[in-house]
Amino acid sequence: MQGKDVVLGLLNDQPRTGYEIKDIFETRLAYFFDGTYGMIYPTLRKLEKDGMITKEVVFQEGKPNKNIYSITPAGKAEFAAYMQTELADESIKSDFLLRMYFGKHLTTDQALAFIETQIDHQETKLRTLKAHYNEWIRNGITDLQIVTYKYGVANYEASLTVLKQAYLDIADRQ
Amino acid sequence: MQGKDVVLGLLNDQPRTGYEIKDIFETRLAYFFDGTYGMIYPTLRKLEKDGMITKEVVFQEGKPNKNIYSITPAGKAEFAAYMQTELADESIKSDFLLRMYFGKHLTTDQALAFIETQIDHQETKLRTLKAHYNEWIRNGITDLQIVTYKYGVANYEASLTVLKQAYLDIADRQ
DNA sequence: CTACGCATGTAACACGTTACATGATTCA
DNA sequence: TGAATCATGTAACGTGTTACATGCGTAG
Repeated sequence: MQGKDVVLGLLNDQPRTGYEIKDIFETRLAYFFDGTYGMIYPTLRKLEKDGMITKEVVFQEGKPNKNIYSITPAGKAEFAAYMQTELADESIKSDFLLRMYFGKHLTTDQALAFIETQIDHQETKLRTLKAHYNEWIRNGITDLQIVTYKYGVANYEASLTVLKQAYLDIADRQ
Repeated sequence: MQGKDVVLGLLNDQPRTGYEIKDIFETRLAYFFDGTYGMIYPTLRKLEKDGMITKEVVFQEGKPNKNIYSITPAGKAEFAAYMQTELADESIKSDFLLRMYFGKHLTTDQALAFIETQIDHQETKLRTLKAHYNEWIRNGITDLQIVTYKYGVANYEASLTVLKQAYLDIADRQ
């Protein structure tokens, strides 16, 4: 699972600009993927060079020009091949949990502050995911995409439950 | 949060070999971090070169020699500085969820197979985490380390609930 | 007058991954 | 006889991150 697989997959559904791809990353894939412009544009460039996608430049008034990318038959084949590969393991990097792991080098206040920050982060992400769900439905969501949504929501909620309980436990013991 | 922060943190608690560090990655940090030997040994080397840790070679009979690394005052300062930095966002990469997102290019059987594989993966990881918990307690676990354990368990369980329900839903609808 | 939305890009860098390489001992 | 445990490493490679750079229109 690399950046190009995600980009290609999104273009496999419909032609899009790099900007639109970034938007989807943030609203729909946010729970399980992140990619910056610094990855998107170079990837688009390489994919075009390799004949996987084609670029159409659209001139706009009052707005910057757009590069709309469309997938080619070669790109479709490449994407289909990716879809047949073996599942790679899920991987999580949590700076927060690392701080907790090394928590004995923290004061109680510092630990509490980290927990609060993490609660904020998770609540914000959960809100973002939920906020875009209705629009997602309106624009057409598949059954399996609903699974990705539920998976994200369930995990955010599970994390928040543990975080809030931990906050109370630590604060009490002070 | 980089590899060197994790390595330094583990050496901050006690002297260890690269092999032992890898073992901790797999048994205790597995939910939220992963690092291979290809990262560990070069990191250890660089940390030593930078004066953050020192190496002691221990000759063993019937087993390969060990390099036991200990943290220096400079290393302790470096680690303490890391612990004061701002929390970085949690990041998840899930190949499984990407397949679900692009699930309309899959047959029902393929989708089901991916869900089964993911259930296996998550169950294995959950079992590993739980299996090492008792030993962790015996060797001394902190309150905040218990939070990392609970966080991992809660998330694995939340994922599994969604996965199993999804499996039934999809299988039914066939 | 500031911030946000729209829109694209590059260059340098660092980090980690992958594959390869070795080898004795012990347990099943 | 094969697999697992103990134990360490390198070299090449690729991917993605970070910081920088630009610029108009609109809404508050």
